[in-house]
Amino acid sequence: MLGPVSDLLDDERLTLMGLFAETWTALAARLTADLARFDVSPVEFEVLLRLGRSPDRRLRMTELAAQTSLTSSGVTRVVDRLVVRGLVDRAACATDRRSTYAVATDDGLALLDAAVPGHLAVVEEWLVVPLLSTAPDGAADLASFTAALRRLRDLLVPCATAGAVPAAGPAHLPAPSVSRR
Amino acid sequence: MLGPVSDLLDDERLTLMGLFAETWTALAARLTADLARFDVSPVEFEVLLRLGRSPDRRLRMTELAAQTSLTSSGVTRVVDRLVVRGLVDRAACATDRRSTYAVATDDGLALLDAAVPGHLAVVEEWLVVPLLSTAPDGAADLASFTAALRRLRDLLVPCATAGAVPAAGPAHLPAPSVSRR
DNA sequence: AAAGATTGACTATTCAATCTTG
DNA sequence: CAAGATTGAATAGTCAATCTTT
Repeated sequence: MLGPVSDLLDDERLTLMGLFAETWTALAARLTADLARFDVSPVEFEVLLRLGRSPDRRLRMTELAAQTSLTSSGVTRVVDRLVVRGLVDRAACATDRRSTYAVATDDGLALLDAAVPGHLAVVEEWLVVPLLSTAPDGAADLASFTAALRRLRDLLVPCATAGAVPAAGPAHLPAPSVSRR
Repeated sequence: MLGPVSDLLDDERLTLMGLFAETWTALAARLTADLARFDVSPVEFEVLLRLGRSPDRRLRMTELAAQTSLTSSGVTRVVDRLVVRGLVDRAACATDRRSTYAVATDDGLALLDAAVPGHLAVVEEWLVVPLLSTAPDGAADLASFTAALRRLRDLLVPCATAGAVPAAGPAHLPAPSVSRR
């Protein structure tokens, strides 16, 4: 008979997480490789993207930190790099002089313009098409997959449902930071 | 009318990828926080896990690199850390003296034994249960989500279907590395 | 010469501390 | 003093070069 560890090591939940992880990692790798054509990392691209679709092409550093998976200092560093490359500018906030805006430059938008189509094509090829092309009803498959993701996301990232009632409960997760040794 | 960028920035494919990314990131954060109780990072845990379920608790460094998302030197570093903590040993390979085995120690297995249940509980709570608890047929939802992931994975990571015919086509992806400046 | 593993140099990110403004 | 942003020190990973064995 097998030991206690061996039993758990074949658990179907572990398999499910493994599939999730492998899929995500591989997909991210394709996207990363594609973005490399423009010499931008996924984080840099995401920052640019979020700025690009925000009013006035701008967002406060703190807002960027909340929307990306970066810490506040992480955002400072990414924006530093983007500023050096002329893709982003820093701008002071008139109403609160503690805040700083990151603003996408024309070059920044141009880069988005150039990079987004290829990015979408990768998503199309490796995510949308594979999900659509299944036996009985492909469209339903894509829809249910998307719905499942959305449900999980809403549960895992309650803040993501912004615009909704900011009523009860803590606005932020208790910071799942790893304890350092 | 809107500019060319603005149009693409709302593309549904971008939304789908965003959902995927957010979900994965949040889920990974929960798992990371849980593993932190044992002072192991996700990569360290994965290495330990793979060793734990391999014959003789061991794997060559190269095999580990192929199975984890790490490079060869990345594996060297992770194993270094695990060796320092007494969770893994290095062992020479008798038949090929170029190779080195990483072997899980008793302490390494004990850590797995202690950490896996909590890990599974997190997956259960944030992935399995949410997928099961939907209106018409929860079990079908979980099954179809898993099936979709498996299909995507098989497409994205052809090598993962190991044991299958190693017949035609390149065995490995063309290394989606980011070009450094 | 190619494969396996490691090392050195470098990059990206984090945490903790700091500085400024509210 | 809390909030926003930045900086310094430290960590984990990559790539390119190296060493040993095949």
